[in-house]
Amino acid sequence: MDWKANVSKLPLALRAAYLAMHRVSDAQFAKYNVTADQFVLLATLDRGNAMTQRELASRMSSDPSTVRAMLVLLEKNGLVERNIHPTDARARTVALSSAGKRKFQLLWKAGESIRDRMYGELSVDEAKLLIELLTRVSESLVSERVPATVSESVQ
Amino acid sequence: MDWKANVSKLPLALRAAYLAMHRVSDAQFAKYNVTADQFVLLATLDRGNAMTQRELASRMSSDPSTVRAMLVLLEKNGLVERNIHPTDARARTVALSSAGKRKFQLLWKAGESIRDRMYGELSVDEAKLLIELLTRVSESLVSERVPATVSESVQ
DNA sequence: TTTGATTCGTGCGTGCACGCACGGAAGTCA
DNA sequence: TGACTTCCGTGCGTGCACGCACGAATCAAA
Repeated sequence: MDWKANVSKLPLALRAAYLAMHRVSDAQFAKYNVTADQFVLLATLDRGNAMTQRELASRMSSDPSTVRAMLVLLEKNGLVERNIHPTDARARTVALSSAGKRKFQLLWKAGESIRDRMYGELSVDEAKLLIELLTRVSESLVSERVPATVSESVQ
Repeated sequence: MDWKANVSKLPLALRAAYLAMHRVSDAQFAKYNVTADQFVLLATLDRGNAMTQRELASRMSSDPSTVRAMLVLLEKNGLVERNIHPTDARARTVALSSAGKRKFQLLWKAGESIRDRMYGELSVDEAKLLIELLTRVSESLVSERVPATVSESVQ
């Protein structure tokens, strides 16, 4: 009854790695009154400014609903600006404020030690490979709405 | 100014992969009124029963405070039992209830399709390597309380 | 056009991610 | 046998992870 342990390894290793990264990042960025996820959002805006909320959510692999809540906070803190879309009255465009741009420069430097630690244990080839494997795993899961298999129906 | 994009790839790929896995798992297990993280907790209990809350938290790479909240819910749902520790009056032992054991058997099967999708894109060697690389990254971050570098001090 | 299906953002509810502070028990050392 | 330190669990607060339902605007046909 121990094949479970082996086949569980990949999900657990993925979970452990992500949570560790998130924890360390949160602790580091907390010195600047910013969360790890807010950093991801700001970084996404840093290049590719003035996109819609949904576009932003898609690029950072998050839920539009989650992104909205984050934007409300970040806007209150003056790091982000939301304006009406020029052609689509439903959408709003999101952009870094000037304060947000300055803040992000600081945050980027603050995050350097974490990136160094992550890449430090890996050779260049290993890092490339890891990124590629993670991407493949992601894509295998993001299946475009495969309708539930019959055998998966709940009884 | 585009080296940022490259050096950000690993963190973003890790984030994307974990969130994708979590989303898909949550959706799948929701059919059984269980969350993805509850599944991880139950799986951790499934082998290695009757450990303390802290031990449980450690094994599933979670925070003891988080685990406690989850246990309160799971206990209310009758999947888990908490008893006093035989020798340590501070601690409590956690174990699967019989209902919890039965539920987990179902959940394990329900998760099979997700595991298959993840492993499906990888050869046996690639899967092994991915797990090892993820483990190395985790360990590089779990640094046993390295005191903050002087250059990292906030001004 | 008017109908109908999509898409954007909002608002709400639940659960998980923590950190932090508190009280009580355990272990240490004088 | 006190006094100190460490460790376990609890309780509270904040932010992120969603899903779902709603209103409004857009777009596609009819």
